[in-house]
Amino acid sequence: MDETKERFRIVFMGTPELAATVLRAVAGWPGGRLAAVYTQPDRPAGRGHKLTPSPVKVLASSLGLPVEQPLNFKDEEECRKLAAYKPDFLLVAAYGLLLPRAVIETPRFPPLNVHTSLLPLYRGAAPIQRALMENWEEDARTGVSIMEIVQALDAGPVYAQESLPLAGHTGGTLHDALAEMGGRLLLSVLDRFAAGTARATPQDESRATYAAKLSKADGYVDWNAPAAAVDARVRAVTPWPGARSAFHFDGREALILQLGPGKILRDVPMPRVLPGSVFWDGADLRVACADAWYALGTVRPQGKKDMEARAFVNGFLRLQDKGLCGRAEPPA
RNA sequence: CGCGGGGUGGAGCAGCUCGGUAGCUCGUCGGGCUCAUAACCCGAAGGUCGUAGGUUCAAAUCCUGCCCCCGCAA
Repeated sequence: MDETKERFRIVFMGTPELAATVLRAVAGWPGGRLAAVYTQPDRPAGRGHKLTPSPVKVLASSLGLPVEQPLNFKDEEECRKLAAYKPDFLLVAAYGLLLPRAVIETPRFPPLNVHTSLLPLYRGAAPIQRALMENWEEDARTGVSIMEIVQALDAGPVYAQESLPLAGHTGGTLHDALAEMGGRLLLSVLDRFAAGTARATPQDESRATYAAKLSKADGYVDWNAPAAAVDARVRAVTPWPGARSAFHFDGREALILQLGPGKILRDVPMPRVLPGSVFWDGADLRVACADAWYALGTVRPQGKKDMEARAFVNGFLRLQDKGLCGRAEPPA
């Protein structure tokens, strides 16, 4: 590409890992070049509360791109600075700020956002995990949308959408898959803009749903639900915020365990036991759900690392006998 | 210096308060039993107890420094 001056000027805004993946894709788009990258200011994070740069900042810096980290755009000065980059495109992925009108109107083309759901479903903060935990039918799908940014949250017309099956995914793996998909899809939309063929479809407001931010309580497992729902929930909140359940093993203090994805035991008969009953059969540590057993995969006691359920039984629990050995319930 | 837990054969743990033989369950290997096994029986291998120093006749254990891992919180 020699025609550097004809390439579109792009300003990118994003913050977490998802945005970094999209940024990596955008950086590789031959049709444009990045004029600046906006991301949230460094925040204290991790052990010791060290000031930590966002994944987007780390990537942008390594690419040698100018990085801007304003607190917000309430200050006109910030808006002028943005305008000074003369962006043709404003591309946003999980930036962490609602953008005011002045910002939305800055670029030459409509500002675009990568949203990890099949809009108008799951607008908002946690579309990936909500889609996963609420759709446990075998053929359920979710996806990613490229839409125009308007002032209402995630409500703009959609330029492109692509879907994938959610079977077997955890929140973590689905996040990564959608990030890659989002990057690719965004480039295809940019190509269409470049070719003058980009078209958007308005969202059907009547079908809109919202994906509330996850809290720790979203990881609490309800054993009264069907096993497929339990499994979907556990996968959805893995690795964050993590699935939790309180376990009352016979003759022991209550123990809260973080659970990794397990296995639904469709073939193992379930006699009359209450949901939440815990059974050790010598191979699996399994919990009764409404309709089937759920074999625990990995388990993590407070302050420990993930361990196989079997190792937990052997070393931590020192369980000798097979049979019903306790019950599980949501943490208080 | 935000709060806290931890580093002991391959895995998970006990032992540390009150120094004195390296323990338990599992796994691995060999053998036996069985129509069969994630079953059972017999036997074996495998550990600088994170690291450096200190105290002591003697340190996994007590003291100090350092390294590493993790949970909470953001």
